[in-house]
Amino acid sequence: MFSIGEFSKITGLSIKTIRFYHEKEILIPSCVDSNTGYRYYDHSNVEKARIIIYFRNIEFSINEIKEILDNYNDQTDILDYLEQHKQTIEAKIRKYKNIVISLDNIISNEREAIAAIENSSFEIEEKSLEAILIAGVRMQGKYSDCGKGFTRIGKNFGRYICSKPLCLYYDDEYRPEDANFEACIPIRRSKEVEGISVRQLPAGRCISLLHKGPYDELGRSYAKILEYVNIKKYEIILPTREVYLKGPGIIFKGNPKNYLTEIQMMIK
Amino acid sequence: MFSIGEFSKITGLSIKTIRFYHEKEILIPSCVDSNTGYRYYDHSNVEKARIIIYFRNIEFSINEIKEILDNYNDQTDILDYLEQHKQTIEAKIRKYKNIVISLDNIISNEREAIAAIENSSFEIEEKSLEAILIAGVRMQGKYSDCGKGFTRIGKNFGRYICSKPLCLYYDDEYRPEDANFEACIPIRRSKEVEGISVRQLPAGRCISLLHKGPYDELGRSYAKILEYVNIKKYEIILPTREVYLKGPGIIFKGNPKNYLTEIQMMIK
DNA sequence: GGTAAGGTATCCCCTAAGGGGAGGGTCAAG
DNA sequence: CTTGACCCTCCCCTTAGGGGATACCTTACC
Repeated sequence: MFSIGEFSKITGLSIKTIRFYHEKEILIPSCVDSNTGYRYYDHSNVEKARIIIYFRNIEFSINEIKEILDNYNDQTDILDYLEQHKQTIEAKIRKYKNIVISLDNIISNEREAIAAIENSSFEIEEKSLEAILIAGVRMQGKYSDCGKGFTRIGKNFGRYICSKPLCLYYDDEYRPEDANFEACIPIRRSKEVEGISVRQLPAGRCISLLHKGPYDELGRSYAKILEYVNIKKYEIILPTREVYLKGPGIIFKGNPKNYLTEIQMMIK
Repeated sequence: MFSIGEFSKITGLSIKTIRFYHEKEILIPSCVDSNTGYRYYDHSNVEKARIIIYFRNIEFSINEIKEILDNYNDQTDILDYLEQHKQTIEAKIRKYKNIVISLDNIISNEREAIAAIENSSFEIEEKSLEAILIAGVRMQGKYSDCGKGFTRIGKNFGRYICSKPLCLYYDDEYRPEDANFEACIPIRRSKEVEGISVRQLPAGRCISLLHKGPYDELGRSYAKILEYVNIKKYEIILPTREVYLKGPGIIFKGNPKNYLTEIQMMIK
């Protein structure tokens, strides 16, 4: 016979836990002194404690353990119970895996944006772009409506998205209220969806400028890039591309001062 | 301005939850009528609710969300926070995967035992055994001490165990108190451990009998199999093998009436 | 047998994220 | 003015125990 303290050392359960299991009637001391209320435990209690610890370790609740201990005394009988519990655990794993995927997306997006800022001198550069597969929604109207286009593409191509969203501008002048543009997102795999154009965006040379700050200051960066084009006497191929490296985030709107946009003008 | 009921429909949060978030100061109504105590919400509350729901979905606690909302307003700033949270989630995934492995072991063990009972006629059979790799501990003394041997092998080869434990008996007579036997477990991979013999158990023909019931009734099954051997005039090769298909389980001792043991006597 | 240390008992409050319900006040339409 | 729907606060409940207060008990030592 062991006192509760000895029993605690033998089983590794805390005294509080042992008293709690007594209260819940899953681990009843073999003898309780009716005068003092002292609990005394024997070897069969040790065995039962071992079983309870096992079930707790595999995340069975006290109530489930109680039901198992009350109704079964052979492993064969609880097979279905175990099988069902396994399904529950597997569902949790799937849920947590989705969370990790979601976190990974946010983290890698942000890291890329940070890297873009660190690697950029915020000067005009000339560079080569590779061809990319995109899904695009052609729109007519206000620039600021492009969000709707992105949402629509996101709903249809969510899993295939492989890079930052961009807009293609087909006007050669600035017409914010009645623009002719296309909201696009680079994708990994093609799929037919009505109203969404899936195609390759051609490769080529371009002039690129990183714009840091709110969208309504984009004009300044456009002026800078157009001046450069004039000096160099380049011929521009429409549409102009605007890549949203960092904008209002998934979680926070963020500070517009940190928004990051890359303007790309293709040249002949 | 929305009443709490309208706000609940917009956000999908329950009214109780909205009040709770107010109490926790993470979602404070834009206006509270000081006479009636009625809460009224505006669009900025909707946005904040969206953020809170997002964080709750990826299993951030209310306190964590509070800290994030109080201290940050840009995704970039919480990257470390997200990274750390990801580690936590991944730890949970690992834990649950271990539970699933543990459950799988129990479940498949029991299923095999059930299948063995269903497929057996409990008659003597002759069959061929393939060679198996085993880890064994040679012992001298009481049969019932074999458990210690299994424990020892389990501690050293736990991950490599690939089938049911068995005992090899080197005596040709029944000597329960001073037996010469070897506790063995089939393993997947070899490893050097002092005091444990790892080797191939040879293939060959054997006479096999399934014994259902407690171990102290094994004598009857031995009598049956030896009678058969005499009639057929087979010559037996020691050691005799005793395979414990189902004994006292990991969880419950189980009912000895359902214990299942296979006796295998190798013949020339 | 007395004393002191340490073991044990019960009782109450606390956790996280809300849910359920009681009792009572408020709003808007008829 | 009434009625039904809506909203308020307050209290208790959930899991699996942990922390602490206070009182009683056991054991060792003198």
